[in-house]
Amino acid sequence: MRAEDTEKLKCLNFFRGVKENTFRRAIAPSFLQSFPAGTILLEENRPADFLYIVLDGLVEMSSSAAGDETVIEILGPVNLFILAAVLNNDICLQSARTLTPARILMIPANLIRELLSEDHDFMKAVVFELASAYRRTIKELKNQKLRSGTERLANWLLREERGQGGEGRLTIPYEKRILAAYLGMTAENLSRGFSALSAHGVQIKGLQVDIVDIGKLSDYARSSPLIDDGEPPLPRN
Amino acid sequence: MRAEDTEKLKCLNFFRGVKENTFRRAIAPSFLQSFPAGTILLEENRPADFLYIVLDGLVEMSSSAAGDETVIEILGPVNLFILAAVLNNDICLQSARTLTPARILMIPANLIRELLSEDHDFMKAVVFELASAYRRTIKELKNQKLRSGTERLANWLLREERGQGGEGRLTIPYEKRILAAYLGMTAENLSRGFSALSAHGVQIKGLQVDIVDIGKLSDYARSSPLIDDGEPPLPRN
DNA sequence: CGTGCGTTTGACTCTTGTCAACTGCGGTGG
DNA sequence: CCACCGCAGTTGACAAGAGTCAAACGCACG
Repeated sequence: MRAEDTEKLKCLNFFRGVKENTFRRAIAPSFLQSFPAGTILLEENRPADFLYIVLDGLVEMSSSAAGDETVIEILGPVNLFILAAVLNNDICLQSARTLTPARILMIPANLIRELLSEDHDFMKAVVFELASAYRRTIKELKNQKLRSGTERLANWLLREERGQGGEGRLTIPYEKRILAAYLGMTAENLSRGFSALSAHGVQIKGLQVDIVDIGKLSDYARSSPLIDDGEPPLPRN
Repeated sequence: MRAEDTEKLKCLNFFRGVKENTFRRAIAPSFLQSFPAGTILLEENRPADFLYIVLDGLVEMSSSAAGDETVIEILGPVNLFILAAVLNNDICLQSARTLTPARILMIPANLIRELLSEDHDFMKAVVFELASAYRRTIKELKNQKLRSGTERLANWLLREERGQGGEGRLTIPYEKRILAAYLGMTAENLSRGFSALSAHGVQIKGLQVDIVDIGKLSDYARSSPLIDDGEPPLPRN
């Protein structure tokens, strides 16, 4: 593991304020692996044997039922996943797949549970990590229940624009079909959504999106701190 | 506070295994209040000054944006709410309103945060409470994104039937308009959903629902442990 | 017995999903 | 070097699901 990686890890809420010893014990027996794009890291309905931390690349969390599939979340560095399943020693509710080449740290689940009991500060960090993950998910639920597909797209664009420097343009960091699944719509509808937003200050060319009139788009999107925002925007890949 | 109430509280995961002293310190300065039906306990976007625990009655957690309103969750005894906002010392993402007369324990938020640092076992209990709340919410998100309104209704009926004794019938514990909002549909569509389910073994008369052919309904509902279930069914009011 | 409100029903509209054909770009191989 | 292929994305026509509006129903309450 590189020094730069340990730096990254210590930026996580998850490791905020934990004892140096706990940190080292967590890292020591863990695997740092590089995966090509498209690798399935884990499948829903399987036991959670590791806690995963994304150091580089993008990971898609998805779920399927009755033939349909949806994307729950897309994680960039530095984020962790299936923490709740690890703590409950339960099965995963989501599948994970790399969207780009990715470097991922895998910490054995039972080690996490051990350290939890031993280091009070670590447990505290876990509490805050879980609490914010919970709030993020509640927001996403509201996003789905209270807005139309095109509205979700508009708000996603605004968030992404901010995360990519706030200069009025952004690059969609993965295939549009995946963005569509994440937003809870079909690829066809996403395409129509972009057409509809051209009347609200959005121009698109391939994966390149220009927000020519951010005020107009904001008016349409009606963002709310009770639904959007809340977490730091996804860093660029 | 009655002895029966302290018994109830100790059944919560939230208080599982905590020191007797912590428990008493949490209860001592807290308010146990009775509210009539329809009382607004808190509104979204307000700071979370108390942790709420439902001892009797039903509480609706809802949220609105741009004139639309949706129901996120409906809680019976013994459940707690806005734990995540209390821990993060942040604003509420949901409003809370009693659906029936209710008895509710209110614990000051700063007291919760204090006890968290002092009692390791209490923190552990909080971790598990948060982890399961998180998983519940992920399941609800999947429920919304992967199923149609009528499918959500079918699965809700199956869960509710189990929670009410598993004898093939159930009583809807609140107004249908509220059930509709919880399921993410309009009251009109809920009504049509019930009509549609009459072809799948469901008969309804007012708030009384008879599941005459549970096999048929299950076939239609296609329940999955990765979406449904997971938590104990809502106790009867 | 009348009133009020939640619910139901019907007709209609709008949104979203589905299916199929077409476009355009990138990569392969002749 | 260029033709061809594959596949993501787009577009159009259609179907299905869900929301809207208005009227009628029915149960509870005064």
